[in-house]
Amino acid sequence: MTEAERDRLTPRQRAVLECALELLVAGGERALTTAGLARAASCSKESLYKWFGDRDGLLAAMIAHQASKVRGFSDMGETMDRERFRAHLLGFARDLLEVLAGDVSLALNRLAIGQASREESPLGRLLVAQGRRRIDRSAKALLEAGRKAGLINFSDLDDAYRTLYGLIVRDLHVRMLLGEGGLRRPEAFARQAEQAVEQFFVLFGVREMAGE
Amino acid sequence: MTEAERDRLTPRQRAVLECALELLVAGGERALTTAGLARAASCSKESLYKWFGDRDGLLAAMIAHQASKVRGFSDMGETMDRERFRAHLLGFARDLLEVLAGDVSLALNRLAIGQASREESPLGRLLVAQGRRRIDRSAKALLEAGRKAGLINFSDLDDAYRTLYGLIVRDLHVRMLLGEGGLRRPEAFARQAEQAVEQFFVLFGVREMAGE
DNA sequence: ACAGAACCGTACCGTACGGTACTGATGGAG
DNA sequence: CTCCATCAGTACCGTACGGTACGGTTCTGT
Repeated sequence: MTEAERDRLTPRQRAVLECALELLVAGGERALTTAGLARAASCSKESLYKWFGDRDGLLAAMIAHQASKVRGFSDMGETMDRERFRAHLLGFARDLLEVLAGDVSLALNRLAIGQASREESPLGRLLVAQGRRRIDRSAKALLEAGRKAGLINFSDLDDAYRTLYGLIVRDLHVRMLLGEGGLRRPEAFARQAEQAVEQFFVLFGVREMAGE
Repeated sequence: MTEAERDRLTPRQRAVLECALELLVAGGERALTTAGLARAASCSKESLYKWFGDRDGLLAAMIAHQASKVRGFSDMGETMDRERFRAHLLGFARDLLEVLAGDVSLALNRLAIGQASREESPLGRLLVAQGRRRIDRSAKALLEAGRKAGLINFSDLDDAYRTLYGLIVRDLHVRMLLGEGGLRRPEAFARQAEQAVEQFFVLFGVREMAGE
């Protein structure tokens, strides 16, 4: 997916998409007009339509472009002990909070949610598929590794992952999407990540054996 | 707040707001035009502007109107034993999931999130204040009652409540907002509510004494 | 050097929407 | 009966946006 997009799009087009993201972040969907983008990116409207088809195509390209920038987690072939596993979970929690609180992420999620009512343009599906799935996959792989190492236990991987997600994010995402201020403080994120991982271990952790 | 709104608005105006909510649910924000609402509600655009000022005023009135319909939980003066408390938590969890999955709730949240970028129209703030706050308050009262009865323990009420919220809702709200299908199945909600309450007790429950 | 493509800037068109003004009908008060 | 307020229906205006067309310029390959 990443390579296909990187092959299909010229650097110029990627720069235009980057500019479109900036406009979207700055002023929301209403600020992202074809004329405005053409002016801001110093290109012609005609080029925009030639490259992306129509406005919906532009929005989809923006989502795909942003998703192509997000790097998945490493595949961790190393042996897993308790502290290492905890550290990985903590890193995942911190990264997740940081990603969700990012300007571009919030703007794109607002855009997709705003378009969710229109049945004909499934931007939400696209966003979930391109943005969330790879995060989910790596996190689930992490949990599976922890289970195989005997550090945690669960019957349903998907269920355990979603519990972890809920403990980390709570209602923070929706409140940020609603524009509530004073929510994006990095030190609060770090604290919240630690607490969530702690709670996750209480729920799913395997008690350490005395002789081990 | 409820009485003030019920005094200020005539039944006719409330019917118009109800009609506006239906339009919003049916077609999203783009379907809610002043001309369309006037036609659907059989009133004139001039009346709309006289009653609500402008379009933003109409949207705010819709949120206030919808919030005025939501009934808070009862104040429970009764004595609290373990089973009763658990039942109350379960009821809260089920109600919360049902409310968040409601058509009107989703449509209004999408609307507020879509407007969140515009700094000058704080619909998100309004929605949180009118819709969420009363849910939060009653739930916190419930948790406080459980703590006073020695059934659960926590150091920070707000923190405990948000953990409960996260366990119940997880990422379901955002995914519904994004338009993901196949998520709104009542039996899944009931199951999820039970599991969340169970997990909440594991995290915050006080161990039952043998002699009690 | 030259031909052709790509592209920028701008002008243009149709439409849709927010908001206002006007007209006629209805209904209640004196 | 008459006056007045309210309101439905409609016509209208200005604006903004999506999408298209065109003239002029720059880049590229030969």
